[in-house]
Amino acid sequence: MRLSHQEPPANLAQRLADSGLRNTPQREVVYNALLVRRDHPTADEVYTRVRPEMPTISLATVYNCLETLVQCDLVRQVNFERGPSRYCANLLPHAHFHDEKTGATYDIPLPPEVLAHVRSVLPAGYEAKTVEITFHGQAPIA
Amino acid sequence: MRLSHQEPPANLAQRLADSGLRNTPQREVVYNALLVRRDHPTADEVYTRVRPEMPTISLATVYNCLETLVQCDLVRQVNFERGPSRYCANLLPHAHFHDEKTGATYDIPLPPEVLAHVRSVLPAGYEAKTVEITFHGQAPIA
DNA sequence: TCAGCGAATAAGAATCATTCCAATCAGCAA
DNA sequence: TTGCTGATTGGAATGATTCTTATTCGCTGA
Ligand SMILES: [Mn+2]
Ligand SMILES: [Mn+2]
Ligand SMILES: [Zn+2]
Ligand SMILES: [Zn+2]
Repeated sequence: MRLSHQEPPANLAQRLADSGLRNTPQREVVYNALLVRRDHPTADEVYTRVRPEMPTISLATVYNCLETLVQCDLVRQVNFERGPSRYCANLLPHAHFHDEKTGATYDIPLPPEVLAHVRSVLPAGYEAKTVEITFHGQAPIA
Repeated sequence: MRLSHQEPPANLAQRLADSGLRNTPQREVVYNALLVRRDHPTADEVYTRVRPEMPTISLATVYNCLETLVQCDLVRQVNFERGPSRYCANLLPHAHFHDEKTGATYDIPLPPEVLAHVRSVLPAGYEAKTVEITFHGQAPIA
């Protein structure tokens, strides 16, 4: 697998250990599913993708693993519309582009200065830990 | 009531007519609930607020009315986390600040040039109809 | 004014994503 | 080995929303 994303090599086992959590085959297989196909799948889609490799895993466990990965800051939970949560393993600062025709979601890299400009709209006293930016519209046909 | 928001006077009856929809007491009372208290209530909260004035309205109708108002572009449906949708009658360009401690959501005005800067991150071919920006963190105590 | 018609509402059932629960299970330590 | 604790399972429960169906309403044309 060639990583087209330039990211720090976030090691699952390490991050789990740091959080005082155990590494398990289920957590590995769920995390890997998010790494190999970065199309922001739902929990149920992850479940479907992971079952061929681990047929005994339960949907509840997929939910548990995803929650754990989010807690460890290895995965972002994405909610920009009604409907199931989606999960994203891209740790670089990025916005989401939601294609209203196809339903697909794309990552749009966010330069630091844009992020800074956005944060500058906050009045004094507002302390933002995170900023989420989502576009809705039509993505290129290609 | 003094409108602290400087907005075009979006007339409900007019907008409904424009969309070929009928004005009804239910739609008026639901829309009014969003105008008088702009704290991004859920459908259920709107239901609770509206019942004293119209005890026979049903929750299903509240959902229907909210959907209609969203369709008419009089109301924004806001989803930035799991959980019930919230509704916002502020038509001016603004971001949302979600206070993680209190759960409250505040409107943050968005200057056009910031919006333009954000849109500039889109690669060629991406046509964004709307941009949503949400901050998560801690709002001032006051 | 009134009948007819489609739109809108009301009440409750159904759906769907998620969470909860209770019973195993697994890895490590005594 | 045995215990302990965290993790996994399968199924039940929950909560928000949507759907269905009957009823009511509002407008238009006679
Ligand atoms: Mn969409
Ligand atoms: Mn929150
Ligand atoms: Zn992403
Ligand atoms: Zn708002």
